[in-house]
Amino acid sequence: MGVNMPRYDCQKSADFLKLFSHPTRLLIVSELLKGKRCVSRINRLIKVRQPNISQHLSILRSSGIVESSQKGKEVCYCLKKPKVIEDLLYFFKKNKPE
Amino acid sequence: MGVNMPRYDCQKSADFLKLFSHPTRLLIVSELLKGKRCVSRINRLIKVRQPNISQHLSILRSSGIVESSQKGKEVCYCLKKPKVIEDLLYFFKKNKPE
DNA sequence: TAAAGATATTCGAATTTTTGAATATATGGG
DNA sequence: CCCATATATTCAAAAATTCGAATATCTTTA
Repeated sequence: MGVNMPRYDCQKSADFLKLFSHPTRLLIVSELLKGKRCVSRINRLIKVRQPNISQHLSILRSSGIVESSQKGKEVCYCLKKPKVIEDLLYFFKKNKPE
Repeated sequence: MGVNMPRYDCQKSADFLKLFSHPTRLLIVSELLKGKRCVSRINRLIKVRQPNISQHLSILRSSGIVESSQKGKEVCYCLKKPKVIEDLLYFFKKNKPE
């Protein structure tokens, strides 16, 4: 696996990883892997304040990880590329941080 | 793949990811994937000041990613679990952050 | 259209991360 | 022992991240 990592790619990859380097955002995306979820449902699962959930969702949306759609009063989020998250969680499963 | 991500694991996984969410540290570990390297050689590759390289190496060492050994005047570093880094780089290759 | 429910935004403060500068430590050679 | 080279540490400042509080925006229904 001839892997070379030019400075430029490293910056991008690091920025990309940073998106998932927060427990709340990690919880959000791993929940979304199960399917489309509205904010209140995510919020029921994650015990932080609603605006904070929205803040994290906003970060994930503006960086292209998730997309949203209105459903009546609710806004639902889903992963744009579920495979990415699947691979990430698989990486954790395989390389358990002890 | 029945993936569930309890809060506790999320914290750990996020902390773990954070180790690699910095371009310099990513460069360091992907260079170490090629083999054992001393600080000055790493420093030749990465254009930041030497103390900064040592600071990042110290973070990686204290969290168990790398280990060091003295070789004369030089200190060499290597990955404790190269497979982890290999898998991480493979994750990037597969899921190119555009 | 007013009210209620659901979600988003803004802004500032607290915290964390990152870096530079200065300095310290360690090693081998002369 | 002194010097040069290689690396590490410390500390403070700068930068980035995170979060709470307050408030704004939508949407539906009465």
